[in-house]
Amino acid sequence: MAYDPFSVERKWQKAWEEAGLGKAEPDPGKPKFFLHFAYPGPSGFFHVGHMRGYTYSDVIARIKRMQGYNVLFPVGIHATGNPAVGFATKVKKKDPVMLEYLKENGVSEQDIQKLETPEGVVDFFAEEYPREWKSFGIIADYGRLTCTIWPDYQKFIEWQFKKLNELGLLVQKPYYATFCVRCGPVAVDPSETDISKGGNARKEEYVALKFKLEDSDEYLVAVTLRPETVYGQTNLWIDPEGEYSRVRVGSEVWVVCKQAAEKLTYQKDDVEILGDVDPKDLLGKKAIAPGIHKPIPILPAHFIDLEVGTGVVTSVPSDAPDDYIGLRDLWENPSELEKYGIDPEEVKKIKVIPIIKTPGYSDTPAKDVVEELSVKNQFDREKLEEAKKIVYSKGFHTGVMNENCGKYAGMPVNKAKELVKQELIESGEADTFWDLSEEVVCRCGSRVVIKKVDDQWFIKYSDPEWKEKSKAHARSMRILPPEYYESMPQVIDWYDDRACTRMGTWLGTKLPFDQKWIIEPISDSTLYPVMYVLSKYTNAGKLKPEHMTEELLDYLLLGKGSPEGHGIPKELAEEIRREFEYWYPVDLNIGGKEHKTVHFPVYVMNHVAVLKPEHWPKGIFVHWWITGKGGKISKSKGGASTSIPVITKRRSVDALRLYYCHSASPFVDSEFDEGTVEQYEEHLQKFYSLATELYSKAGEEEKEIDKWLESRVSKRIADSKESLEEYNFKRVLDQVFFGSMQDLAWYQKRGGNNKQAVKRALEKVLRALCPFVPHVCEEIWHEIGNTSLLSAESWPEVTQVDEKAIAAEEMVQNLASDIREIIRLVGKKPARIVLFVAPEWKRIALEKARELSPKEVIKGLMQLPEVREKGKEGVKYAQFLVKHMKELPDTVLSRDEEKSALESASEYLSKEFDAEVLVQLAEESDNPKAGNAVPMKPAVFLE
RNA sequence: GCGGGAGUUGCCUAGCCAGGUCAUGGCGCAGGGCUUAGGACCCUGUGGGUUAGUCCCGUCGAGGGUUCAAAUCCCUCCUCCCGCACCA
Repeated sequence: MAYDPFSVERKWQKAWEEAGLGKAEPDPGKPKFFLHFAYPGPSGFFHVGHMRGYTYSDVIARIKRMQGYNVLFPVGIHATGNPAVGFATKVKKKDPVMLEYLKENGVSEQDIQKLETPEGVVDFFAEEYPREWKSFGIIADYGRLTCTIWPDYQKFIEWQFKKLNELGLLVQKPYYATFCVRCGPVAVDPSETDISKGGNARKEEYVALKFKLEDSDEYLVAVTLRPETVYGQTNLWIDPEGEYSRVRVGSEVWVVCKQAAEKLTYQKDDVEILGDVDPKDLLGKKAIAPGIHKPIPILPAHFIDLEVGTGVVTSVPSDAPDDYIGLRDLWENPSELEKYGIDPEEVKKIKVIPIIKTPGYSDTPAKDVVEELSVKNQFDREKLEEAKKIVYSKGFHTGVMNENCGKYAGMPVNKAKELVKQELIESGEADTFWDLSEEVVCRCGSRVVIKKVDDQWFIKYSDPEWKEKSKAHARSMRILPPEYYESMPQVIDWYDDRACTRMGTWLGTKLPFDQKWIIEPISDSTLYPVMYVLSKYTNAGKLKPEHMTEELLDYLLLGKGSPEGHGIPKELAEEIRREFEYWYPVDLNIGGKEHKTVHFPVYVMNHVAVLKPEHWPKGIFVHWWITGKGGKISKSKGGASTSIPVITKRRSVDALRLYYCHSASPFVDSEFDEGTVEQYEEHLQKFYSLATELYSKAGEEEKEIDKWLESRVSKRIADSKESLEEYNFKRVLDQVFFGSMQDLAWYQKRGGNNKQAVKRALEKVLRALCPFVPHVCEEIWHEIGNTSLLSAESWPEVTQVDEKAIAAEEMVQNLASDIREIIRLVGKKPARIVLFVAPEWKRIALEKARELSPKEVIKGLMQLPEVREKGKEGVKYAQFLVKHMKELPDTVLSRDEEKSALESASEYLSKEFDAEVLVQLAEESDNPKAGNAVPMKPAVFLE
């Protein structure tokens, strides 16, 4: 009978829910296990990538549950931040890709309307996500669902920030934020929720070099990321077609491009735009270069990007391809200079000043690379970009400052950079300037700039004492994979203060003591497993947001103060406190690799800061991604075909779960391949039919092989124990799923036919397999006559394993393959197969050899009378043993046991090879092949 | 740059931390079985050689080294991927 996963899966999901298997209540009599995954934000339907981690979580939860733990496995929604806002905006704008996506996932017209507001999006997915989890067979405590923008959660976040503040871990200081000149703060990130252009822009801190004009007190200001190259400056570049402004910055007057002038007003304190400057009036004049204190000429160039920087560029032709090519263009085409009344002869006199010695290049690498790539002129942008990359990375990493660099001569470039920067700023010859690496435009169409915010709130992750405590705790945690365990202390070290609030429009909790700020999404998701204890009470209406005062939460979470006087019954407060102490700490937090430097470090640190040591987390499990073709799965790249509501209509959930657990290690990225899922589906079909048919057709007949079956599957389960503890699901499944399937097939092939034996073996396998592919296991469990829910049953007990029976069957299997090999080589079908059982003395020798080191074997064996009396034959066998030391069988049967095992297998062999099978003792035959017999590997003679 | 990950046989993947019994499993391909046929399924093979099986040679990005023994440990190099913060 064929197995229909779709109806079966729904049936059992319903049964599990009705039985309340996921509902977690404290039970002091049972050990507890608290695990959760990094909760998702409402950015769309789940796709096959999300479900990887959720499946692992469920597998672990199920295993722990079956192993007798009281498991708390709750779920939540991370609604804070941009995603819901961005989602709603697209729906409201009737973005065609979005509407198509919603339709493909089966959203009704009516529901689409609800998705036009961020709150609507959150509400929708707060219902949708649990549905999708359930459709994947995930047994969680859905009654504890929490959401980061619900009032109870917000109360909890307020509490957390009050605690951080009390501990002195919140600080205010200036910050350079991305800012739309019209709408205020915006997020610049690849999702481009707030912006319409420039999602990949990076915020960079430049050094602004000040060049005093020779004939005035004003400064031309150029920005650079390579301040150490000031020693090679030969001239300044400005764009003759650009618009420039005079700007008063404090007591100085700067000349920069118009765009930069505006930017300055946002990031410097005392700035005033004074008026326009015609660049043509500046061309040909000279200005004093900082660092080298020499006048250099101002020349025209056409490669300047006025959107980035100040529109003024200092020229270092030795190490900047743009600058070199700019000069070369002027040398070759003096008419450009005459246009602006500049004497070409003056420009011809400019000499490139070598400043950096880079291995593999001359002292003017820019020239080398420009010529190597044969860059035509300054408009050859593509090649120039490449040249820039080569020169910069080589120069920066391997270069050394040369004798033209004053006191920095001999210093590696990467070291000189910081020192030169400091010196220039301290002497007042330079300043800092923040800019975005490319143009960024807000959704409203206005420009996005960097604005200095004076009172930005930070979480002080730089605090050394906090770091040390966190690192020490991280070392005591169980963190998988091991490489991440090793790097966690480094990651914590690398962590700097994190801006934890923002202004502007997105979802989140207001900072309790400074209401103009909204707490940022990563920062409100650090201590949140606590909410999974409280949400049981808030969702039931027993604990209301207004009860969740600082004092009550202090009592519940820190044990401070009294259970009384909080507006809820004392008994309830005590109950919640007890429940918190029961479940906490978190045993395992599961998340994707993107959280290695995002969520997990702050998760550890916030627990360490706020909660008592006995409540600090114990484990982290990081898994890698399921990727689409050529990278991350996204909605725009045909994401709908891999979204969960769609794919579960087509593929069985167990097959997908098996795919996650078996196709690759959790610790590598894996490209999603539906064909492979289909294969797994077929394996499951096969498993189902093999198991059910074997059971339904079996009779009462008892055979040797019955004992073998139960032993064999028990051994598999026992052998996979270690892999299970390491969450190496692939290895577990190799044994328990694929291995057991082979065993069942072998049992059938060998004529096994006993209902009770099949049932006993199957039950063991199903118990061990249920966490991975629960639906099909549950179905078979009932088909073989059980009425309980398998998912609520216990992990299989491993009965004693009959090693001899296992060894005997392995011998038969190997023998069959040997016979096959010989037939292949001979090329003809035998009528008769004679098997010779190795004599007892070879067994004695083998056991003895096992105890000896390879060098002693021959000598040691020849001391045995049983071997010595065999003469040459004995030596030959001893040599054989030496050679095969590593592959000797673990279990060796006696001669008679082996003979009887072969005899009982002769019926099978005879059928398999369509030949008469005869078993003889080697010593009783004078057939020349008989001498080849070794224990557990009979000699074979075909005729 | 800083931090992290990875290069395996036609393809995907396992093995690497704890060196030897081992290049694993799947896909694809080939042969056979079953079938009216096709598919599915089952068996066998799939680097090369091989005298009837325990054999020989080759192979885990490249090159060195350690070792009786290296995909695995060490060094150098090459290539690819990811994150770098108010973004989940």
